[in-house]
Amino acid sequence: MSDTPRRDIHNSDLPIACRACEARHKGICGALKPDQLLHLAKHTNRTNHTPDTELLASGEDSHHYSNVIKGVVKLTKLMADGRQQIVGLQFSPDFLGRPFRKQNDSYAEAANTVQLCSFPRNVLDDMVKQFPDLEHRLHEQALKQLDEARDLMLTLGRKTANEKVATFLHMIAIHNDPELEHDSQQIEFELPLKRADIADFLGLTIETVSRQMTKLRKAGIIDIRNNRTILVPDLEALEDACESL
Amino acid sequence: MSDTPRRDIHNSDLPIACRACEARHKGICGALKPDQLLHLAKHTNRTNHTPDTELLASGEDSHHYSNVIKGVVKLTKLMADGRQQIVGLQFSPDFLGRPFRKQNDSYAEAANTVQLCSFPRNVLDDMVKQFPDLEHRLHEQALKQLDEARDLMLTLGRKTANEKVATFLHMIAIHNDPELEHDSQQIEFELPLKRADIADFLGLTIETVSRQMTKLRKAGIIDIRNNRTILVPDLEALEDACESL
DNA sequence: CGAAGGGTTGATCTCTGTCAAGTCTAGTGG
DNA sequence: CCACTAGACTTGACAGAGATCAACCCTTCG
Repeated sequence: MSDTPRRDIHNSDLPIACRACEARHKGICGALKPDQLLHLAKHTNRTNHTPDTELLASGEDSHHYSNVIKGVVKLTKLMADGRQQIVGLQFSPDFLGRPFRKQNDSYAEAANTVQLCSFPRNVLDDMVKQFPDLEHRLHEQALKQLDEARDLMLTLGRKTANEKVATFLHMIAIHNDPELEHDSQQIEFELPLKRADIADFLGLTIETVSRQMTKLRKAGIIDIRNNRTILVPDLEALEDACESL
Repeated sequence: MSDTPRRDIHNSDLPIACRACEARHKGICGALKPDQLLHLAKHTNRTNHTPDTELLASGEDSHHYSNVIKGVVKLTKLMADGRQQIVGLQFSPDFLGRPFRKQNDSYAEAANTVQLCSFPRNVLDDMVKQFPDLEHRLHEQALKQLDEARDLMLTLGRKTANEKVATFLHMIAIHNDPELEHDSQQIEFELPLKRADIADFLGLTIETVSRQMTKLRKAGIIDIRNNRTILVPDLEALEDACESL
């Protein structure tokens, strides 16, 4: 083992933290070759955050980007009088930050226990200029988030409270297990958000969220194991509830 | 005048349609050098569309992208039972289409009289692979639309009907004249959307939009010259109305 | 002139927000 | 081990913002 970089870089030469990292494959780091990853890894550091910790301030300059390693991050907008709206949720290999602009117009908060892998703005900005593949990945991320945002807009503008809650539960369900077979098998999952966050995500109040959850429970569409654990006996029934006039 | 291409290409050698085109500077074509533009221009054609014409279908494969040259395009999502939500408005030099995916999950419709400059998918896709600058432009477009989508999400989820309508009018006002001085001067503008579209944009009904417009009129915040023409005597007053509990 | 499309206004209903009380659980300290 | 507290969640009673239903006006166009 020498500490001078070698020409032929094997997988074992990847930074330790990167080896088992999801962002390494599906996230933006998937665009990087081992030596580029090594370069970036020199400047990264992992951080853990408890629920409701601020991760990215709105308005002020932000000096770093991050990958979401574990947990769920909520992107929130708020109004002067305290009303607030969650405009996006970021899951595991998602990229956190607004490229090409120092200021964010929403702020990021940990929804549950979150682990980030952060790196300085300028390091990534420089790499983006050099490696078109990296920009392509970021572009794909932006488009994915745009698609999600527009789905949520339909939910916010046109769905009833009941449909909103069903839509949210469905989103979390398929996110937890995207591979799941669609032959009506049951699934159980943890809610990464508490009721207040769900309300801010769906443009409702806590009380209405609670009421619609019990309504879905009484209709047999979900089973509430405990406040944060939901069991869906029949996914199709839940899907129907997302758009049932 | 020869019709063989020359080596040194002056501005006058640009495709005629491109010379006065806004997309040439602020739009995605701004990333292209004259010869690249010439290549693209070989495959473009301009089309005019009357209000409520479908420009881009949802679900089916789409074979072309476009730049919006004139008019306003609405991106709409609709539910099985007919409820619909406008998830985005595209103005003059905006790019229309979903890169890297054949299918759109929303469809595009002309809001007023629209002129497009369209080109085949594969021509642009090939150029994107060759010219990183072009992808950068598209990326910026996507991020801009994401910012706009998130602004609208706050409006949809948390604002009152009155604030929603004020927010919409304000958006159109500053869009029509982004240079306007903020010293309370009055501005007049045309609404590119009819009431039904405004309702679909804001997640309201036609009736509520109408009521809130007259409410704003009676409050002296706007003057309705005719159905489609609005005069704002004091822009700050309108801004206040966008977030007045 | 009549019809159609776009817009306004009124009366009424209903969904969701507001206010308030109460339950459940986890955590703390005696 | 138990009492106490705080936070998250639920449930109920009530009110209000916006939807619905319906009538009507205005302009345009054949």
